[in-house]
Amino acid sequence: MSAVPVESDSSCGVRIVDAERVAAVRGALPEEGRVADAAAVFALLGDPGRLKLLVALLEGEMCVCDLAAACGQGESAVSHQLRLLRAHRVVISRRSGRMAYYRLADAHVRLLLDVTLAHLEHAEPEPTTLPAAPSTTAAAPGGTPR
Amino acid sequence: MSAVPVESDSSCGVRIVDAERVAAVRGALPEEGRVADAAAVFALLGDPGRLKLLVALLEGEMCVCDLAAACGQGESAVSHQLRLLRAHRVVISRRSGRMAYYRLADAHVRLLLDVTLAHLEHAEPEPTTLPAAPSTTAAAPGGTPR
DNA sequence: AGCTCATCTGAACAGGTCTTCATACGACGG
DNA sequence: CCGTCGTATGAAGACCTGTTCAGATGAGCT
Repeated sequence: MSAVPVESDSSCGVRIVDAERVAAVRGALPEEGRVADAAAVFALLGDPGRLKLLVALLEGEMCVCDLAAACGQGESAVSHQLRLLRAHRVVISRRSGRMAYYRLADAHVRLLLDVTLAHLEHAEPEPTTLPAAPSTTAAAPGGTPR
Repeated sequence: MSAVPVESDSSCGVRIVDAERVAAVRGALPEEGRVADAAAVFALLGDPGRLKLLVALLEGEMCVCDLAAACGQGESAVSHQLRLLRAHRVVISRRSGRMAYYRLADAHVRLLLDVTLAHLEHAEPEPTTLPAAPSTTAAAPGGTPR
């Protein structure tokens, strides 16, 4: 669970080649909870619908129906997603009468969005294809990172 | 681009409050494909197992079995995940004999990981809990709970 | 008060994702 | 050449996620 004393478990069913490396990485990895936390945020950004909502909110706060119209989604679906996002403190809501205005609440997420949008600018469409063999591009660009 | 002539579709079943805003956001949103692309990358980072693998790879290339040992996952599972990551050009593999060494291939992802790790440093555990979990921590640890 | 509007909520279904088991491939060692 | 090792792959299963439909809540208007 926590401080596993880096047993070079050659007895366990796990094969290890570079024990030092494994130990080092184990020490460098954040705790389980932190990783799960970060993964949860990434997972929230991992849905196209939610991602569009958040990008829309980059420009400022909006109400649910406008958000739905701008992103081409059903209002109920948007409400559900906003609920999720709010639960994770990614957005916050302000109520004005019967309207609810949402805005980004997390600077970290805003940074992630900015970085990603900037990346999308000068990057050709990625090959979102799966098991395509990278035959032609097999040769690595070179450079030993270590 | 996809010049949807911003019909203030009052005829459609969608209600709009601030038509200008909606139009502006529509224009500012990246194309569908781009959003889907970015979401796909975020989704890849959204799994705790994969996220750990990628964080481990931040330190340099590793083989499958070491990766599995360091991250506490089955080797088969790791192989599957690496396959996914490779398909999206997030990692690349180098073969040396019967070993396969993986390394980060995408500078964008590396940046996202760095930003997130830095954020984890000086940030108290987020309330990764959903709406229903007031539990003992009913009184929020401080800040703006609601 | 009664009605409409904007949003929220719950349940159910469809679809996808992740893990595991079993097996296949290619590479090394004897 | 044959056995073993590291990895890759396929299929099956459990699990989770996202959308939709229906109804509920609360605020404003006549």
